[in-house]
Amino acid sequence: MPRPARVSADRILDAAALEFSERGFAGARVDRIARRARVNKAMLYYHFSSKQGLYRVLLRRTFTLAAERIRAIAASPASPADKIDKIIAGFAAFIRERDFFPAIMLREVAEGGSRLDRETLLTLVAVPAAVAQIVQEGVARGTFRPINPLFAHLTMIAPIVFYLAAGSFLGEVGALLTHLQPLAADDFVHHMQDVMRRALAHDASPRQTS
Amino acid sequence: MPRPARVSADRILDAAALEFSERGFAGARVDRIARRARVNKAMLYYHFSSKQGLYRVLLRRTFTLAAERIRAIAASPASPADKIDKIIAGFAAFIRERDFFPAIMLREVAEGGSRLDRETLLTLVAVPAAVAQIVQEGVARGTFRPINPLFAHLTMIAPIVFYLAAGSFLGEVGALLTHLQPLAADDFVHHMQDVMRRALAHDASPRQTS
DNA sequence: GTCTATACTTCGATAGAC
DNA sequence: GTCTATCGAAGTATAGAC
Repeated sequence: MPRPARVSADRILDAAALEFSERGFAGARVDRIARRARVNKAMLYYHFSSKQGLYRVLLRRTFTLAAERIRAIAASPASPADKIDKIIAGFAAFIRERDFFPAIMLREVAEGGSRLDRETLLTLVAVPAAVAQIVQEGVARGTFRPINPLFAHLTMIAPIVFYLAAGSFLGEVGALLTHLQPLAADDFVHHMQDVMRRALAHDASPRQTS
Repeated sequence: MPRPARVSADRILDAAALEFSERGFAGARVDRIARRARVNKAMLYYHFSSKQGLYRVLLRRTFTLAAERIRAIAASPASPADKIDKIIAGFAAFIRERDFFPAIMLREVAEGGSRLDRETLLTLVAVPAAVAQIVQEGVARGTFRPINPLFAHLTMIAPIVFYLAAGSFLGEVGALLTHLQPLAADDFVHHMQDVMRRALAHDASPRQTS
């Protein structure tokens, strides 16, 4: 029984994810991707139109999966507060299943998304849209204070991406700074859930003056 | 009176900041940097040892200035809460004086700081160290709740970098999502100050159960 | 300090056999 | 579907005159 036909294409995508996340699009080398996938360059070009094309397929696939997962949470029957909790945990979990994701996302943000085609871009916008909808629902119900939904989205997503992108590097920094045990990712997720609960709660923190 | 000698070197650094922020180290082109600085390539190599060398000088200069500004705030006589406020505002102001900064920082994080030399890395670590010290002081005084200082640092810095890196791109996303007026950077700074005040405040947000 | 011309290398992509 | 060999463009860096 022969191996399934798409095996090598999948291996190429996996290798590309690694290479692009480590070096960025411009720094990635097609030769290295091929070698890592244990195919030769011609094979790569047989499956994918170009370096750009390979990159686009990878991003589209990944961002679509991420958006789906977030949308599923947003569509579930739960309180806005619970949904925010779950989105934070779900997003972190999604990343930890694919550690190539945060570095690529960071670089895309750095580039203003200029390398994303329109379709992928629209898919990706579904994530902040879902978060915004939840926030607005919470505000409408009176369980959240009034807050700019896009601000809320950035506040919860950015630290997670940073934290998980930094990975071992952050561990070194942390070792220089704290005497705490190695920073566990789960702890950070809980921290961010806590932060967002407080950020969205109807006023509880006392103002000093007036 | 002849022009000062370092004029062209400074122009090269300015051009390099732009080019590196738009394209990353690997995507940056020495020819383009030279053209943007209105010098020729040979001139660039007369002032700087290599593309790498130019990049390092740029980063060292920028990160040193950033660390100095944060340290000055940390050393000032103010309450921990005020210092956090000022660091958020000061960091955002620093970035807005150099819009090349966030994209470069994002890419460095994506790469795990592998392109920074040891000296620059140590300089940069001074920033989270300063924040951590303030947080710990607040915790010791009992004005902040116990919190991992490195978590606190990430929570406040990452969204600012994201927000200011995304710039116009975020504007488009925002236009698709909200009917609010264009997101002003000042509003976002206030938002993050608010978030951190709440995140650090001694418990005010009510827990649902138990 | 400044410029032109060019050496040398790397890299994306393809041709063409099997 | 898979491989070897190679082309041609682009890119970093330098030589050497002024």
